[in-house]
Amino acid sequence: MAQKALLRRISFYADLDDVDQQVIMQIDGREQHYEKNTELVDAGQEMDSVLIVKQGWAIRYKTLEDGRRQVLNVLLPGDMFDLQVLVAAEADHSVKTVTSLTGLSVRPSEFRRLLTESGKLTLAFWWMQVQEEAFLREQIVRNGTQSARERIGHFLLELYRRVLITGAGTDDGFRVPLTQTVIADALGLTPIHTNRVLRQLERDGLLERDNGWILFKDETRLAEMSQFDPSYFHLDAFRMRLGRE
Amino acid sequence: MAQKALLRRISFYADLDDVDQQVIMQIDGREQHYEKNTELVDAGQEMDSVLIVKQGWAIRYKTLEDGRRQVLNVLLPGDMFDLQVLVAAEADHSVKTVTSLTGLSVRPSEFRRLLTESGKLTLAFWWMQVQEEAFLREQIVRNGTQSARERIGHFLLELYRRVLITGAGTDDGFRVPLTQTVIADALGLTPIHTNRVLRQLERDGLLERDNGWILFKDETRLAEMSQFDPSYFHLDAFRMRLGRE
DNA sequence: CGGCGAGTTGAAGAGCTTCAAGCCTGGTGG
DNA sequence: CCACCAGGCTTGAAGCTCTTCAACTCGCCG
Repeated sequence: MAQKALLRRISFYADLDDVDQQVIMQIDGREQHYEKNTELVDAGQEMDSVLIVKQGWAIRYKTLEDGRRQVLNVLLPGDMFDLQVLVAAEADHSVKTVTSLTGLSVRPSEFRRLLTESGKLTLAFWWMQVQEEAFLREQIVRNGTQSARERIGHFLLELYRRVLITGAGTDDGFRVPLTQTVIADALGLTPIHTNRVLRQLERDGLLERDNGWILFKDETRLAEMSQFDPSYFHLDAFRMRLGRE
Repeated sequence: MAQKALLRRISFYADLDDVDQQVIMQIDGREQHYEKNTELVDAGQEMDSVLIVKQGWAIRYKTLEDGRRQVLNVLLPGDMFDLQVLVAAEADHSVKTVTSLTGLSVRPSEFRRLLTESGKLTLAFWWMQVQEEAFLREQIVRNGTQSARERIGHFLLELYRRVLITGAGTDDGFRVPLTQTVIADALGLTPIHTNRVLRQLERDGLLERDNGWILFKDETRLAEMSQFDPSYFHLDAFRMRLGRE
């Protein structure tokens, strides 16, 4: 049930009562399955539905004519895209899976019905949008002001928090199904330099990598080094259900 | 009337009938005037109203503890901030005027009334949000993949288009009341390098600067050089009222 | 077994920063 | 009315971060 992933996610943004939860669990849509590295949305394309991610990771990205690629954001279980469809805009960027992915495809009419059904839900979706925009802003700050070392630390910590919210990850680390090339494209670096910095972070005892997992050996020091301040998550407004800080 | 600037802006997003226009012109709020370089919103602050810019420029930005600053976006006449207030989030970034500025301060309750008054208006505001997010994404792409030369060209062309929409600017240029330091902070560069590149663009016959104005001497070549593709403005959806392309 | 994608490492070089200093303009006070 | 100051702009020189080019390894799948 993709609805469950969405419910879990939304519960961070609003105190839903039984009725609201019912509404979400009964969202009408088509369950879809995609292979690893499947193009879900291509820039310039007209979109015809909203997709709610149930399981798996995807990336939003944009490519320039000469092939340079910028990863804008990572989509995790519980994330939705693209609400733009509600105003019938065409995609100005692409979306592609990085793992196999299952999701729920919801038609705009159904989605609009949802929004009118419950004021609380409308608010909750607003919150998700506000947070999504905050992630974009943070991405700008990170890539614009920070060194490669800081960017990588900051990026991993942000992802880690987000993964914890989805219910995955452990006390001291999480599985990162991103290649170093994807990380590099997210941070505006070359894969080569990304690799060097990652290895350096290991040598400095800040983290360990093991078979696709990132394990933080000293999260505090990493957060300080990269000036990671998660207030842009806006979780404080919800009494920090994450149980951190 | 700040309402007029807003009306002009919104008219790019929706075909408003007389009634809709009435609704906008009668928005209830306090007209405010601010001096150059006035802090309007401070990161971490609770916001209590939406501000519609009537006249003047402002910047959204974020500063790190060590003083590094990243400019996220430029606010022009007709722009609004911060709709976040509708869900009572606290500011995760700051806003500050770069010229003297007049605006209309609207209380959230009044704004919500607006949204319920007309479905067309609701859609129009959604469009503004969609576009705003597209600007953020483009900022990420620009700063993440492009060279200083490309970034500066791209940034100026984007601003130029936006200024044209507000009704200012001429055939071949516009007034840019931003210091080179602000431009540098927007593009993740040092003011020194920004200056060198601007001069180089002049020497290459791509633009001229004159007393705060930017004049494009060869807009086509500049757009090619910086791979400027304005489809992210989503203006095509409105039959390109801008009259370009 | 062969090939491909991902990761790793070295060496050379480019782009941008840092430090330093000088200029120009507009505003302020003696 | 002129002297002075501050903020913004400009230029040079040295140096560092990150890129580019190149080559090699490892694990996985056909």
